[in-house]
Amino acid sequence: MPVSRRISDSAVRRLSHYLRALETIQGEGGGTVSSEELAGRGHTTAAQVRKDLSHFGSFGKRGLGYNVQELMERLRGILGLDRIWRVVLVGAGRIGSALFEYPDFKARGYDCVAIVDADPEKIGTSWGGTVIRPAEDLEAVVQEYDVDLVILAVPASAAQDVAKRAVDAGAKGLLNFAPVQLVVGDGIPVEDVNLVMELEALSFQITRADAT
Amino acid sequence: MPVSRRISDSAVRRLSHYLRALETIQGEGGGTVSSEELAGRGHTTAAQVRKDLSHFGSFGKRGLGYNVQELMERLRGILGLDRIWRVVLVGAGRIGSALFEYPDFKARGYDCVAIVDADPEKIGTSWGGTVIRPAEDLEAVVQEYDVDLVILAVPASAAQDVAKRAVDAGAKGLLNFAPVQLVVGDGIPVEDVNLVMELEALSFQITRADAT
DNA sequence: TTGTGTGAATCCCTTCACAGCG
DNA sequence: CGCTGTGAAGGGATTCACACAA
Repeated sequence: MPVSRRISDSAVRRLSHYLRALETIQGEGGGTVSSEELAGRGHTTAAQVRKDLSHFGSFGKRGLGYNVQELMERLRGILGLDRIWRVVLVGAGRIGSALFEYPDFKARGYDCVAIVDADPEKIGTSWGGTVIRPAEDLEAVVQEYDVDLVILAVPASAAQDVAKRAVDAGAKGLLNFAPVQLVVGDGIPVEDVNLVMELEALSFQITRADAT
Repeated sequence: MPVSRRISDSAVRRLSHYLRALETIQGEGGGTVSSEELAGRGHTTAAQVRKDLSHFGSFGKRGLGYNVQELMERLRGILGLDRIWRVVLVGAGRIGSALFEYPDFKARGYDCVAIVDADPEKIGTSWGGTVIRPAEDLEAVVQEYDVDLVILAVPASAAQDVAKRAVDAGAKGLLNFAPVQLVVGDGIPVEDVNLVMELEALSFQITRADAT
């Protein structure tokens, strides 16, 4: 019984982890897993695995465990990976290029249909067949390709403006690499990736541990 | 009274946010902030700001608010940013180069003292004066420079091995870009950055919203 | 017997509300 | 009076423990 409850952000990350773990297990030839084994692959517990899955239905067999193949398909469906997501990359800098070449990127169904940048020297060149278009084409590109997700790999000063334009043009979600809090409409999910903040979390923990 | 409580991961991220907001406020010439204004800059509440700060002491003045300059210094101290952190980058690929060139990186006190890579063509070349050294030099580099943090920008297949070697050589924390769950000693903090997982969180939320 | 699915208990984080200080 | 600092209340998420199905 797939209940319509609010799912926490960390729970969603765990679902991603489970999927990745299942892929590994399948590669090792496993046809079945227990919640305990699945928990061992991530940093979580068997009870947590069962509870997470129970929010979406009952996929396992008592006394046996979960069918790897079936659970993978279920998780893909839950995470929305059973379709192609059209993505535009805004900002053809280093972060953008790193993302663009990320191996899992395409394998997971994320199709980068276009790249947009403000640098006149980059406009017109192409990455692996995808041409870099001028910044002002953003709205046109979003509508032309019926884009779902927009990746913001632009300087902090430009991020808010790009975000607003992207959402107004029809983007359904944003992945933001700029160190600013974006203000967008309520229904539009935004995921922030802030590399310096990750380092700060590390130095905090190390500092804290030393003090104890 | 700085209590020795366990601080949640999300609380630490909020502290980073506060620091960034304070920098902006200072740039705008503000000498004082209330918890309410600080809350408005991030996506949080005034009560949350006060509670977060209260874990480390009482930095504000009742009826007045917080002194921007002073609170910034306190936060820097709490996050461990009042010192230089020596960092080694493992993996001179695209993600590595993006990180290496990240502007805030050095400004926050993270000094990338060395780069290590396995590719013979890259070894010996240099990025902005920092020479790329062979993979087997990792331990030597960590000890030579008394390195604190190691950034893993390597393929998933290599990550666990590099992590173990780094920790054994004396690294105190890891920033991991490979999509694997690293197993390291208990006292070693690991922060994971998984770009595909961020996209999955987006597609989950969009899929969920559509279904409702 | 094994291992899931799930209410109950527990823990932790956020929010509330207000005493108290400037 | 204004706004912080903080105990208390509230809510969510994790953990426990066990009935039940294979």
